[in-house]
Amino acid sequence: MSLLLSGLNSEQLQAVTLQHQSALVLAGAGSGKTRVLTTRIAYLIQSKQVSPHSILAVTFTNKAAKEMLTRISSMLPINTQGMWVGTFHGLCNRMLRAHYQDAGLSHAFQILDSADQLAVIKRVLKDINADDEKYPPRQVQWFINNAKDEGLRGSQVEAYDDFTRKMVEFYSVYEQQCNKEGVVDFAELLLRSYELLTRNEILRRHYSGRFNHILVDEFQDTSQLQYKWLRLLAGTEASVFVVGDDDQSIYAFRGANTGNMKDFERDFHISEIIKLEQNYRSHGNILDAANTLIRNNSGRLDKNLWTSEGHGEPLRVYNAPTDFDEAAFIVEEAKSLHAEGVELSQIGLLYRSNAQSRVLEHALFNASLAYRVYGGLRFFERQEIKHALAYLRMIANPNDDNALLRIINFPARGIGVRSLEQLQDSAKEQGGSLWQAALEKNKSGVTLNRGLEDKASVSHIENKNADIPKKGLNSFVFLIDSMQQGCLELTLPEIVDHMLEHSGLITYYSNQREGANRLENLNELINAATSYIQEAEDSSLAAFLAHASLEAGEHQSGNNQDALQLMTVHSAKGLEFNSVFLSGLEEGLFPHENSRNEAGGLEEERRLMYVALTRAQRRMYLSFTQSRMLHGQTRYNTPSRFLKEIPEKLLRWLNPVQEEGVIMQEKSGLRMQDRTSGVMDSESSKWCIGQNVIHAKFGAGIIVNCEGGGQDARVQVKFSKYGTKWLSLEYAKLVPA
DNA sequence: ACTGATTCTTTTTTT
DNA sequence: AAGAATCAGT
Repeated sequence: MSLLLSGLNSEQLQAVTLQHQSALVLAGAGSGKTRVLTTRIAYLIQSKQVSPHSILAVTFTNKAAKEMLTRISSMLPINTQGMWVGTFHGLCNRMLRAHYQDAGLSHAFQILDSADQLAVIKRVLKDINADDEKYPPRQVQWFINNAKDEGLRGSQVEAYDDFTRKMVEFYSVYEQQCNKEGVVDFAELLLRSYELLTRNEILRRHYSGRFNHILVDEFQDTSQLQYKWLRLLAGTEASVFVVGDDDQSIYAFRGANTGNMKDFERDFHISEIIKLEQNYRSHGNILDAANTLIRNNSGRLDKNLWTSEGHGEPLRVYNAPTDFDEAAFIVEEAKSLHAEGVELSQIGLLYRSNAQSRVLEHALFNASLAYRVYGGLRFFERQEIKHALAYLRMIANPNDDNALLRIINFPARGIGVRSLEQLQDSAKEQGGSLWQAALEKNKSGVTLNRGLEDKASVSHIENKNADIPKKGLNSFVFLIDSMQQGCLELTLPEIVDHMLEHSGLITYYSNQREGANRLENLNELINAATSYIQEAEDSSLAAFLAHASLEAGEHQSGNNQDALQLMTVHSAKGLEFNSVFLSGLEEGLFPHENSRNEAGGLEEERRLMYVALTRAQRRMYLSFTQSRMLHGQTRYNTPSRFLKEIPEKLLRWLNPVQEEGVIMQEKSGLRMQDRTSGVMDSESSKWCIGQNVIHAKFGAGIIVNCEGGGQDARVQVKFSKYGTKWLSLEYAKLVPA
């Protein structure tokens, strides 16, 4: 026990050893929050004789859940199976599978990821002939998810205008369709689970009686519904221990509600907030930069991060002409860091949006530096994997229309739009799923394999080869049916193998020119199934498919190599690196332009910037470009305002020394507003890319390009009202703004 | 019904 | 720029 608690500072110790009561821990970045959570769980079990069975811990990502379990196992020799540790979605899924009947679900209900959900919405809108110009599917999706996040069913949404009424109608139709197909989306997992607990008193008593200790990580990112779910589960007896940092709330776009922290204080009668303010991660300069930046936000809970480490290096700033040059710079610096002995896996390359990874990947590939990209296109989202999963879904739950539509003619078996339309029409008529309609149509056709399982069905299929339809709807019905029969006795990896073989996917991709990689991924899917049944307690096909939807990302092959870590700032939350490169620090990109229209958008972007800065232990690189390719077009950007919010004395500018003037230009171009001293007030310094200017006739604009010098000097200015124009400096009377 | 070509859209972030 | 969706020709 003393071993368990040794090395904790006094606040951490206080938090870990709190007696049975609810608590709010305000934990700054790098303050040892995960350690506090895991140590507390270990402490409860070891010293307080709390059974693992009565502990429920919620994390924000699957990765964090796994990490927590690993850490606890290393502290205590206990079986962690009885503990409920996972994401909100994961836990709700667990609960719904255990009580699928009470929740009104079929036993093999499937989970829709965002793309699946959108597909269903598009289909539903088409079915009822909704104008998808007026009601874009994406917006409908957003509306539905928002309503669900607030705990509302279609009938409960207050609709005062036509548009909302329409949305509500779509919501209801969508809901019916999902029920028909036996599928639930992410938000539905939470809402169903919440409704189940509300409605079913016996179950509620059971669970709230069981979970005496509820621990929540990243509490600032919980949504309204998640908070309500927690309260329900906690009942009156449980100790609820939540850890969060309002400065790292970066998921408001998904319904996260920082207000939950205040509500929690009130609802759970928290008398004293425990603050973890000592940062064990970053050197002083990095921390100062982050602290100064975040002070520009309003309404923060008071907190002051400090470190006992020295100041360390200044943050390095690099101004690149293009995104291409920026990538080249990062590659070179990463190389020399690696040469100095920093492991590649200790170097993080962060960016605001996934699209930015491509340039970096390209440069890294050419430099043959090992790297790993997180997020972006995940394993379970790849086309071939989606196809394979669709077959598996048909085996588990053939009423899944999404799955059926994906593979009914893939690989091609002669079912075209015509037959599909017919199928959809009869499904609509019968009010059932497409599969049910297909069965109906098939009745007159081929006799299925049913009732003949006494002999091994595989050999049965081979023997009766002559009867098997090769093309058309019948062949599909026969295929799925025989797969269902053939998989009855098989283990999960065998099912996957069986499916890959019989679906024709293997053959298809073997014959494809670029199919080798996809083939590899398909085989990797068997491995995924194998490792899944080793870890999971429920090794059914339905559970595996749920796992695939909930944990789309983390399964990747060959991840044990030392490699640079590429990811968005969002997915970097909770991680730390010796050195961090943050690229694309430009207005419109970071802060992202879409954030301008949202209430509190800019502050959320700033918190995101805060998260990025606090990832670095020793060295931080900040880079921006003057032009960047976006949607196939060159965009000219100005440096991010966040760069200006970091004190100059903490920064070191790294630009290559070409000629004195150039550096001066770049520096003054960025910091003109901050400087009053005339040191750099030469003529050339005014006109550089990014400079805001005013023209007598065209008004306000920004310089996006320069060329020539002396009398020939011209600048290209993008005016807010008059478009982009080339102007000669000699004639145009431009004034810096 | 399948193919290749052309047009359209996408991107903020994730369970 | 790249992938998806749609269209035209076979």
